Amino acid sequence: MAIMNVTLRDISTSDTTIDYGPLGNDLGYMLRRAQLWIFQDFIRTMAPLDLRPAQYSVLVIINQNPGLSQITLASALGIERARLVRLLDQLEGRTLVERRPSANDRRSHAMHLSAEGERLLAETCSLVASHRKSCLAEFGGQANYATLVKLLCKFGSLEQDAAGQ
Amino acid sequence: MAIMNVTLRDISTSDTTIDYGPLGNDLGYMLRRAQLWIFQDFIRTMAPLDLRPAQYSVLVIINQNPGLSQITLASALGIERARLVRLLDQLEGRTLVERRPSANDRRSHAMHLSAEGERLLAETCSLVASHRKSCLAEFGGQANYATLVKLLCKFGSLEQDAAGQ
DNA sequence: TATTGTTATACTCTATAACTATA
DNA sequence: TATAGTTATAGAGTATAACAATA
Repeated sequence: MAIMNVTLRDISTSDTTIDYGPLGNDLGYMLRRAQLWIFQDFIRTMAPLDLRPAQYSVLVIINQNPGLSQITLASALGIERARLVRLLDQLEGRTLVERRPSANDRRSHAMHLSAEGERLLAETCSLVASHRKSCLAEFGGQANYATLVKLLCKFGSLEQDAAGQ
Repeated sequence: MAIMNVTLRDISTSDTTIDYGPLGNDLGYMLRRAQLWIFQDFIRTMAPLDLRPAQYSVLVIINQNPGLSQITLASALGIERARLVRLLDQLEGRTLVERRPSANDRRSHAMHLSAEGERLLAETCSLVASHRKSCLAEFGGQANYATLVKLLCKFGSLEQDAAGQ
């Protein structure tokens, strides 16, 4: 049942080897560790623009689907309506997004990026590329990265389309 | 630049297709979605034992490495000392783990599972197996699961050992 | 001085429920 | 009656800093 052993790199004092047991084979645990690592690198890399992963994902989806409603946006991102409200409050407070009245339904908003939002999103490109470079380095190459993305798309009601880069 | 499209399954009213743009190729985003899905399924499956992923991981590591200190445990799990304190308070409050005085160092604790902790951990096995079954179903098979785990081990200062199951 | 465990604080994120205005 | 957006609340998780006891 012992599956994985890890020597802790960052502990110089003791060279203790830790037995992870079933965790070494647990996809959920591995996902958590990897995601934590990537998000921390993302936050660090995007610090000049003060953009966190959730905020970035909101800007991207609005940019790709201008005019969509909040409920569609929340559903697309897999987050709660209530959570999205506060995310949008932040981004609107920085005048990066706009809640415009919907043409058809006076209950809903049509979400758009402001000119500044578009500018900021354009600025993310080089930083995102730099972030990806770190991921490739930490992980070990383009092929593995692509394999991971492809396999992970099968989760969470996501289905990848034909046009993979 | 358009990479992925997704038709939202859960929205029966509108059949809107969402363009994810660069997010469709973003490992961090895919990891977040997949991890969220898996953790939710884990929490649902383990509800009878009232064990969350973080709590489970603590029990496993202590069980595999009895007597280890809190700082070693926190480091092994990649979490803060302060966070671990509260996790252990909960588990100790349920008499699942014990903070015993360390033989060598009177500052530190030697962590052990109680008899009840061992019993509970044993009970997790069938539920964890059921959870894994869900993952395999959602994801699409044993081979892909194993590939994912193997690739993800490269992240976060984890190095897989020889003895993969 | 440095380290272990602890306490405290602030912020992000998730999960709910309830409210309002519109449909 | 149902839906879109909002508000409020509770809890988990992360990131810090500071403190007491001990090394």
